[in-house]
Amino acid sequence: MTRNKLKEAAMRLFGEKGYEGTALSEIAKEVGVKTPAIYAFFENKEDLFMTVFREAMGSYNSYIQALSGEHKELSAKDSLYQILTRQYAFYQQSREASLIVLRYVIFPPAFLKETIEEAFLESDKLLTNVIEQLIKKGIEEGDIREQPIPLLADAFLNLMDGLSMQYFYYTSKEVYERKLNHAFTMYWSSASS
Amino acid sequence: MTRNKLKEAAMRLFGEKGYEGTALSEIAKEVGVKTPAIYAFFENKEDLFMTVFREAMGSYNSYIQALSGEHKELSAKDSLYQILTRQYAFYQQSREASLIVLRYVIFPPAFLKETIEEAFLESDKLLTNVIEQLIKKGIEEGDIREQPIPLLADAFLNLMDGLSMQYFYYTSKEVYERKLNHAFTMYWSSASS
Amino acid sequence: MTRNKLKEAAMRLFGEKGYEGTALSEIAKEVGVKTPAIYAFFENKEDLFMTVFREAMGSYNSYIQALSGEHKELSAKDSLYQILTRQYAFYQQSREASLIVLRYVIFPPAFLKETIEEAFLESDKLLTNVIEQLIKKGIEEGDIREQPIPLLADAFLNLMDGLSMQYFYYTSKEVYERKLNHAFTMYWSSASS
Amino acid sequence: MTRNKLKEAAMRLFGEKGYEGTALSEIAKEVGVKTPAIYAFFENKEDLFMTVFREAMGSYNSYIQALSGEHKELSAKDSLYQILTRQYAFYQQSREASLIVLRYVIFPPAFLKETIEEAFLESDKLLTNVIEQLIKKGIEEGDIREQPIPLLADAFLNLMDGLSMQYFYYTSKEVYERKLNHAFTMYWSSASS
DNA sequence: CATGAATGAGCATTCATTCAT
DNA sequence: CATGAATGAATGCTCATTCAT
Repeated sequence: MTRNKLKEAAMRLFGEKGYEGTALSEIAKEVGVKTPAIYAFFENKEDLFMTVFREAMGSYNSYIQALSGEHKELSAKDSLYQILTRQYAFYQQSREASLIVLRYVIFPPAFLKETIEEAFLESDKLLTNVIEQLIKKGIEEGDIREQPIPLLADAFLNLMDGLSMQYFYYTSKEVYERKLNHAFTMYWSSASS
Repeated sequence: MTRNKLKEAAMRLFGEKGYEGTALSEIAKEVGVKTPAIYAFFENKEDLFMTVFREAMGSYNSYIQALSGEHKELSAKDSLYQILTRQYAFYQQSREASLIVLRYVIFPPAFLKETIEEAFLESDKLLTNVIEQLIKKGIEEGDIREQPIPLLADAFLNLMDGLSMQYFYYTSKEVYERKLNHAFTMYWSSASS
Repeated sequence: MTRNKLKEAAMRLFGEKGYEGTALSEIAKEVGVKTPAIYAFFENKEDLFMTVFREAMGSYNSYIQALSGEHKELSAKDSLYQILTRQYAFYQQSREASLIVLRYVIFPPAFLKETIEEAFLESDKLLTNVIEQLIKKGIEEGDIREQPIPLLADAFLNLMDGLSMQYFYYTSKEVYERKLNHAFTMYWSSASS
Repeated sequence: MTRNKLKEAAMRLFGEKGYEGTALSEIAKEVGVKTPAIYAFFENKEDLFMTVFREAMGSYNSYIQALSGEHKELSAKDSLYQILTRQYAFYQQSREASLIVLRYVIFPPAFLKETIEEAFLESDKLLTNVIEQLIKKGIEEGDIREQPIPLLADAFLNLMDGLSMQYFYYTSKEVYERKLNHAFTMYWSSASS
C-alpha cells in the first residue's frame, strides 16, 4: 500500500520537478510518512526513480503494443487517426507516466543516460513497426497511395512527436485538438490516393 | 570577460544537467574561478540562470526573426524548406542555447513557469506569423494550393516541433536529415497545388 | 540457538569492527534473521555487547584460572613457559573473545569504561596471583634465583602483554613464535639461578 | 589556524573515541565552528582522519629516528634505558598522537587496514634497526654479553610493546614506572655480561 | 520467535550565500 | 574582481528501537 503510494507520489513529483528537483522528503510527506520509511521499500533515491521510470516506460510500451491489435477491421485512415487519439488519451489518463517518459527520454540524468537510451530505442522500434504494418496494409487495401513506406512512416512518426511536444506546452485542450486535426488532415491528404 | 565565460559555462551546464542538477561550483570551476566570484556579476543562481535563459531565448527569437527577411526572392517551397534547415543550423551552431530553451519551455522550474510561458508564447506567435506570411505568399503566387492558412500553418509548425524533439533524441546526423526530408516531402506534397 | 548464533556473530563483529563500527543489522544478517529479532533476546545493543563482552572476559578469566591448577607437577620453567603457550593457544582458539577483550580493555567506549576497568583489574589480580604463586614455588624449589617476587612477576607480566600486542599485529605464526621464544629465553636466563 | 585546531581536536577525539565513535559535529563544536566549516579544509571525514593519523604516525616516527642519534656517548645500558624513558616521555607529551597510533595499528578500520599496515611495518623496521645497532655497539664495547642479536632485540622490543600496553591501561604513574624498572632490570640482568 | 513497517535521532555531505579582506 | 572562511538549510541515508501482527 505505502509502497504504491510512494511510487505514485514519486511519479508525479519526478515528472513535474525532475529528479534533482524532488526531495525524498517531499515524496514522503505526500504519502504521510517520514522519509526513512522510503528505505523500507526502495534501496535509495535512484532505485525509487528507476522503479518508477521503468513502470512509466512499461505502461507507455504496453499502450503502444495495444495499438497494434486494434486495427484489424478499421480502414487505414481510421487506424492512423486512432493512434493519435490513443496517444492523446494516454497522455491524459497517464499524465504523470507520460511526463516522466518524455522528460527523461529527452533529458536523461547522467547516471541513466544509457539505460534510458536503450529503453527508448526499443520502444521506438516497436512503434515504428506498428506504424509500418498499418501503412503496408493501407497500401495493400488501396487506401494509401503507393509510396515508399519509410517516407510515410517517418512523416507520421514526426507528426506524433510534434504532437507530443505540443501536448506538454499548450495547456489548452481546444488548441491541442485543432493542432492534431490539422496535422493529420495534411498528412492524410498526401498519404491517401 | 569572466562574466561571459560564466554565462557560457552556465548555458552549457544548465542545458545539459538542468537547473537543480547544476551547482554554481561546477560553473565556477569550468571558468577557473571560485564560486563567490559569480556573485560579483550575478545576484544569485536564479539571476544567472535567467540571464542565460533570456539570452538563449533571445538568440532563438532573433533566428526566427531573421527567417522572415530572407525569403523575398525564394519560392514558397524553398522558403519553407529553408526554415527547416535554418532551424537545424541553429540547433547545431547554438546547441547549448537550443537545449536550454527546449528544456525549460517544456519543463520550467516552478519559480519561472510564468515568465517562460510568456516568453514562449511571444516567440510562438512570432514564428507562426512568419510561417503564415510565407504560406500566404505561396498561395498568392500559386505555389501552394488554396487551403485554409491555419491548416497549413499548424501542420508546418507541428512538423517543426517534431523535428525539434527528434533532433535531441536521435544523435545521428543521417537519421535526422532523413527524417527532415521525409517529413517535408510529405508536407509539401499535400501543400502544393 | 538463535541467541547463541547472535552472540557468536556479535563477538566476531564487535571484536573486528568495534562497537560503533558494527550495526545490529550486520549481526542479524550473519545469523540469517532480521534486526528486530535481536530484541527478543537482548534488551538493546548495549546489552548484547555487554553480554558478549562479559562472556569473552569470562572465558579469558577461566583460561587464567585454569592455568593455576595445571602446574603442580611441572618445573617452574615449564610452568611459566606453558603459561605463554596457553595464552597463545587461547588467542588462537578464541580469537574473537581475545580480540574483544584486548580491544575494550585498552579502548573502552565511554559508557562502560568503569565496568571494564573493574573487570580488568580483577582479572589482572587473578593473573598476577597465579604468576606469583608459580614464582614463589620456583624459588622454593631452587629453580629460580632468589629475587624480589614483584620484580619477577612484573617482568613476566610485561612479557605477556608484549606478546599480546604482537599477536595482534604480526599476522605470521613463525614471527610470533620466534618472538615468544626469544622473550622467554631472555626472561628465564635472568630468572633462573 | 582553524585548520590546526581542527586537527588537534580530531586527534584527541579520534584517539579517545575512535573513528566511528567520533562525529564531525563534535570536532567542529570543540573548535567553535559549525560542521560544514570542516569541508573548507578537508575533503571529508576520511581525509581529516588520514591527515591526523599520518601526522601522529609521523611524530612517532621522528621520535624513533631521534633516538638513534642520541646515544653516541652513553653506555649500552643507559642507551637502552633511555629508549624506554623516551618512549614514556613521548606517550606523555603526545598522548593523543600515541593513542591514535596505538589504536589504529592494532585495530585499523577496514578502509585503511593496508595503508596502516605498511606505515607500521616501516616504523617497526626503523625501530628494530635502532635497537640492533645499539645492541651491537653494546656487545662490541663489552657491556652486553655475546648473544645472538635477534634474541636480544626481540626481547627488548617485546618489553617495549608490553610497556606500551601497560601505559594505556594503568592510569597510575607510579605503577607504570615500577613496571618499567622491573622489566628493564630483568632484561638487563640477562643481557649484560 | 520473528517480521514488516515505521520512526526519531543523528550523520556526512552539498550547496547557495555572505562577508571581511 | 576575487577569494578564503564560514554558515544555514537542506539532502540522502543509516541506525537503534518500537510495535502490531
